[in-house]
Amino acid sequence: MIARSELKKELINAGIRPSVQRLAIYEYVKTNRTHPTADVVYDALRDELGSLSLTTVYNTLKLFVDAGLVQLLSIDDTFRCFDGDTTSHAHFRCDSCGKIVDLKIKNDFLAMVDGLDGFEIKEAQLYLKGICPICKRKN
Amino acid sequence: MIARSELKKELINAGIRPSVQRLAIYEYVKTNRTHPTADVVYDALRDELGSLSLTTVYNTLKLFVDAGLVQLLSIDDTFRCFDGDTTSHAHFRCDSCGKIVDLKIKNDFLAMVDGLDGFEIKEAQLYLKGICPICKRKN
DNA sequence: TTTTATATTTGCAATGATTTCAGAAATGAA
DNA sequence: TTCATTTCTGAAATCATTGCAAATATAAAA
Repeated sequence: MIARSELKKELINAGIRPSVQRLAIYEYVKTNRTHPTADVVYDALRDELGSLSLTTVYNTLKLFVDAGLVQLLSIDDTFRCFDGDTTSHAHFRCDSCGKIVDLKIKNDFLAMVDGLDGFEIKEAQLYLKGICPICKRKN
Repeated sequence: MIARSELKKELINAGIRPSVQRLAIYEYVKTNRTHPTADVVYDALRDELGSLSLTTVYNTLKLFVDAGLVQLLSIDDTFRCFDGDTTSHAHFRCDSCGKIVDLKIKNDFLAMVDGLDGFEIKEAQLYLKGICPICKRKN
């Protein structure tokens, strides 16, 4: 759990004015490490905030991603997820329950790849898919 | 370049009846390693085949992916690409020109990740994004 | 405090890739 | 050929995301 005042500072340092909506969305993404979609964030916050627009959630999350405060995950074809943890790690998505799990990696992503001379790499994502331990036990 | 008769056999072995449309789509994806979208395949083949439906291209590519003959790439948020090469390799997508490039990997993907006990992994994708050497030179 | 300018939010409409669906065409078996 | 099954077609539907213009909130200036 991170203090609101700390989160506020992070936004300001990134050049983002901490409006009520932005701070609430930022707090949600940094506190809940469940890799939520914009829609999930919207549903979770519309009560807390008097009014909230889904458009605002989309715009704000995009703002955070562009500022490097939040990671965008495209592990699912049909919708985008967001990850408040911007450190380098892999993701697993369970085909059965849909849950997304963080995984530690042994080396930097780029150390795994050959032939990168001349490329400027800005982003790297390792996505694994299959069946998670919990779903596997159920079968 | 692979012979049509060979491609036909591959489809039959996978339990897929090699209709005119399916064979043409399969040949396109196995010959052109440009990671095309369904729409690109459709545009490329609609002349060759007298008539072709975009729906057929979507359905057929999905059929190939489910049969393990073709890889589905979700490296771009807004559309899906297909890769006739099903061997394990990474992909780079240039933010400037949009081109997708194949990259060799040093180890198996799973050797890079910790804490996979109990997980059943069916698929692994490493996506890199940034600026490709050609676009870098242009700037 | 009031005025003014600017930044942010809102909600609805539009977009566009993908899927659904029902009928038409092709194929294989009898 | 006839019948049954599979495949293809094209138009309509879906749904996550974005565009846009009006409404609201915030900060600066007076």
